[in-house]
Amino acid sequence: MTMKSEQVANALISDILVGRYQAGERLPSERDLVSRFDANRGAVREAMAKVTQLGLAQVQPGGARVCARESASLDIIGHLLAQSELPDPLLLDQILLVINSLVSLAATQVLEHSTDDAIGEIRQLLVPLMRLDINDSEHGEARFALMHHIMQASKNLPLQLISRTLFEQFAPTASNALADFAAPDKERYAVYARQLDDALLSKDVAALRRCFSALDALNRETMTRAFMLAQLGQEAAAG
Amino acid sequence: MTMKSEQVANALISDILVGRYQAGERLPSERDLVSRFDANRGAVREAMAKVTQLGLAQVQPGGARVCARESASLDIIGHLLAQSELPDPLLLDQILLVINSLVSLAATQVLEHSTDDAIGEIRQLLVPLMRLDINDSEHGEARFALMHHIMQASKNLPLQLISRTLFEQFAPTASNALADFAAPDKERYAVYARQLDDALLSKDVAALRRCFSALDALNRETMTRAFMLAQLGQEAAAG
DNA sequence: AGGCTAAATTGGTCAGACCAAAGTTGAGAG
DNA sequence: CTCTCAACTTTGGTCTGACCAATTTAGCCT
Repeated sequence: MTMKSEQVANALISDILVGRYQAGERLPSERDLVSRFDANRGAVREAMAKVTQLGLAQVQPGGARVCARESASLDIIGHLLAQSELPDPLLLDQILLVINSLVSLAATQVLEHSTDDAIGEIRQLLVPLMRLDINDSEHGEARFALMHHIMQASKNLPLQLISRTLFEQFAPTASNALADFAAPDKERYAVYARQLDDALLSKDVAALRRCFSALDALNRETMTRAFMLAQLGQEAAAG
Repeated sequence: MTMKSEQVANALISDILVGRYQAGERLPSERDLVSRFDANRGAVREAMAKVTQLGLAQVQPGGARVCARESASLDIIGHLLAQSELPDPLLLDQILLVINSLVSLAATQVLEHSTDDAIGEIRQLLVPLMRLDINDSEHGEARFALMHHIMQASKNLPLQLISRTLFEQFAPTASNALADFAAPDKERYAVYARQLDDALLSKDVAALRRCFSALDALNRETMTRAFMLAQLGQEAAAG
């Protein structure tokens, strides 16, 4: 039920990301793509516009050339994660590293510039993470909601945009490919949640940063474990 | 010499960002835009595709609706900065805050995962910042090059993508509207550069973070001062 | 006034055409 | 044989006009 231009765009993006077209190489002409995808040139053109805007290609009269993924937009991350059935664990770890760092920054901003009410809302989101009797799925959602709320409460537009972009592209993977295998260490999360609560209450920025540093490590451990379990499950299903 | 679809897209983006179309409001139909911009419907459609991909509008059969800027892509920052002659100083400060935080993260990653050669390259970029006899323009370029190089050396793809996006959108403003008014405190920069050099040499992560924290404050001071001077100059030219 | 149907509007797609700027090819000069 | 430059082809950018399906809107009937 997707649009034709979207189909063509996704196919092209996938071809580029998987390396079928090397960086610097010339992309097929619009008229070639028309016959290849059995689409109208207008649809192909809109697809090319998407690829261009993703920073994966540069178009000029005479031909379009593929760009290196390092010079692309942040929005390619979702495509990279969805490229294979199981996402690249290294990329997952990198994303978590950036997200956690930015959440720490956002929380610092909240502590310094926001009202006690805003801090209270965050503390409220900390409550479910102190419990040990919620299931893994709810625990994951609670972690997600906490980070998302802190980001949006930061009043820093670039921070909000980056976090939303990352979360939106990360969420499908986290909730589809890895959700069934996430086994968070709820006891450690509870400990850090209480420390974070104290730091928020006493407005101790240094303690806050320490908490997020610890949470960073824990989040990445959780994700790594979930990936390994998912990989085992996949191999078992294949063999 | 820009493309027609680009002109239409920029006009629409500007209209949305400036608040001419409120969030949730219906955008004019494609056929209306055709007559308004004297363009072909294909061009208008490509423009709408750009606006859509920027996250500024959602299109459905029946009509397109404007989205809030908080739910847009990171790529709108450049348009926001270029909206008026002088960029929003609050947004500038927010961008610098995020960039500096990410540079600190990237540098930490380099220190932990890169070779001594990579660290040596960064130290090399630190040399011009220790000098007091370079002009303001070169000093700005040296700071820019340092941050950019650290980001790209981090081997963290999301980090690279975010930093490149932010830098590319920030650079035009910094080099056009504010470059002539930047008066960096070279002595303080030199002090921090030496501290940073030591931290890199001794691979002291804690010291590294302290240095970047100090550099963050200094960078934002420099930018704030440049903005105020630019504003004074603009008012003088107007009055 | 409320709900339902029909008409008008709108986005998505398609076909074919023209232009200007790239890229490609070939012929001629050295 | 090589190099240069012209013409030729390909390619992207734009335009016109048309059709379909989904949505919106208007009007009608109850």
